[in-house]
Amino acid sequence: MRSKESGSPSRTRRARREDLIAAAVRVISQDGYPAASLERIAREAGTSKGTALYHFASKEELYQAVVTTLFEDGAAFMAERLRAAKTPTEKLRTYVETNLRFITLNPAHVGATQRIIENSGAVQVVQVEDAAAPLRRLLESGQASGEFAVFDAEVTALSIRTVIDGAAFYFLARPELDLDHHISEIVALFLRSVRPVPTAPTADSEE
Amino acid sequence: MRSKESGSPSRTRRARREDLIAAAVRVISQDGYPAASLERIAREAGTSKGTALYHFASKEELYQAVVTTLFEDGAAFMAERLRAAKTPTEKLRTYVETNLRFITLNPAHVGATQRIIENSGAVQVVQVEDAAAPLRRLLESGQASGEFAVFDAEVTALSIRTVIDGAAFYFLARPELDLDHHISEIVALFLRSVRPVPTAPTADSEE
DNA sequence: GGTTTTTTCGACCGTTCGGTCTAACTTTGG
DNA sequence: CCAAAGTTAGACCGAACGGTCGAAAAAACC
Repeated sequence: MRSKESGSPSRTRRARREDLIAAAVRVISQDGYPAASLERIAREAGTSKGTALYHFASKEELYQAVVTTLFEDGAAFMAERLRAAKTPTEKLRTYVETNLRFITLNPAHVGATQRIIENSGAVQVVQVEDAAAPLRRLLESGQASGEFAVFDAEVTALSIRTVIDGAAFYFLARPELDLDHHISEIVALFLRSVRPVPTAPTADSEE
Repeated sequence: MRSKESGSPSRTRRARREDLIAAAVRVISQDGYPAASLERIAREAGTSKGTALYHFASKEELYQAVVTTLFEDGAAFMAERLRAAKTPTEKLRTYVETNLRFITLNPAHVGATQRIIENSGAVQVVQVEDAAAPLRRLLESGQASGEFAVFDAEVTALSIRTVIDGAAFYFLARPELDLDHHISEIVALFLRSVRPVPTAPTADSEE
């Protein structure tokens, strides 16, 4: 066997870790966060608590791995699809669409991650702020080019992100939902809301 | 003292119960849901765990009281302000505005209630569905009168409610926020998004 | 095949939890 | 002023938790 350093973490080790991460997601999603004990998670993964703590130094580290893998998966999924869009409008459409699409593909993982972050020390705010920042800049660039209406880009960015993050809840809880339809409707909603106001193009400009 | 039945639950009892509810809200909001043990909550209320369990049959019943009092307060706050609005547009404005206003007044209580519901048995979905139903009907009535654009009222209602419910998070986490501004911007966002599309009133109707 | 390393499991430990119970203290009412 | 009801606090209980440890099995290496 290799020393504790070097690259290869042994195939079995990788597989067990993935099993445990998936099991944690499953237990949190199905039985709720409070029911997610190490013993329960390990059992779900087909192993024992001792083994789980052999592959992860602590429960917190296992949860950290759940969060990290989701963020990595998400970043990869997003990156390759976000390049095509050119105009702010297309960028916004792609941003919302791609985010929601990713959530439909990993609703349980997203939901479990939200619960983990929520129930771990109070330092959650920064996460969302950072997540909303690129979106805010996107909106501001659209306003600068006159493609978007004038509104508070910060509040709007936070609202859009809130809807995106909240979507995991519905996608998980209501499997009968038409996901494609749901996504396109949310996209349409926000595209309507950022469109410039017709500043008096129609008939009556009085009153 | 009165018998266990009849009306008056004794002044002390009322006061203690209110203290404990307020303490539960404070602990959950400040130290997080997992840290909210009965001992910790009772201490925060200036009493002991034994006393807490004398006034509430169980921890679950205390949490139930936290949720119930918020819903009652919210319903009362909402009811008296919702009557004035006549048109769908005004109703929507009032609905969003009043909901957000209430949250700014009780952010910790709202946040604590969300955590409690989230971490208590999986039956959370129904709550939100019911909460979104009146809003959906409001939107549909606006569409019927031609005052609103054509869109999926269900998805839109869920999105609006998601933003409203998510607001407690920001109001709690970022005290520096300009709440009035925040509210009016969210109202404006959704009013823009439901407004009928200018189906070609301006100059160029081509392309 | 034997040795070394990795991996597994279950027994065990200390802590904390929600909840019970009892004995004491306070309030109330006649 | 005394008895009854209401209220309090803390000791206590069983269960569950995260985490440690050692002995045994599995895998890898020569």
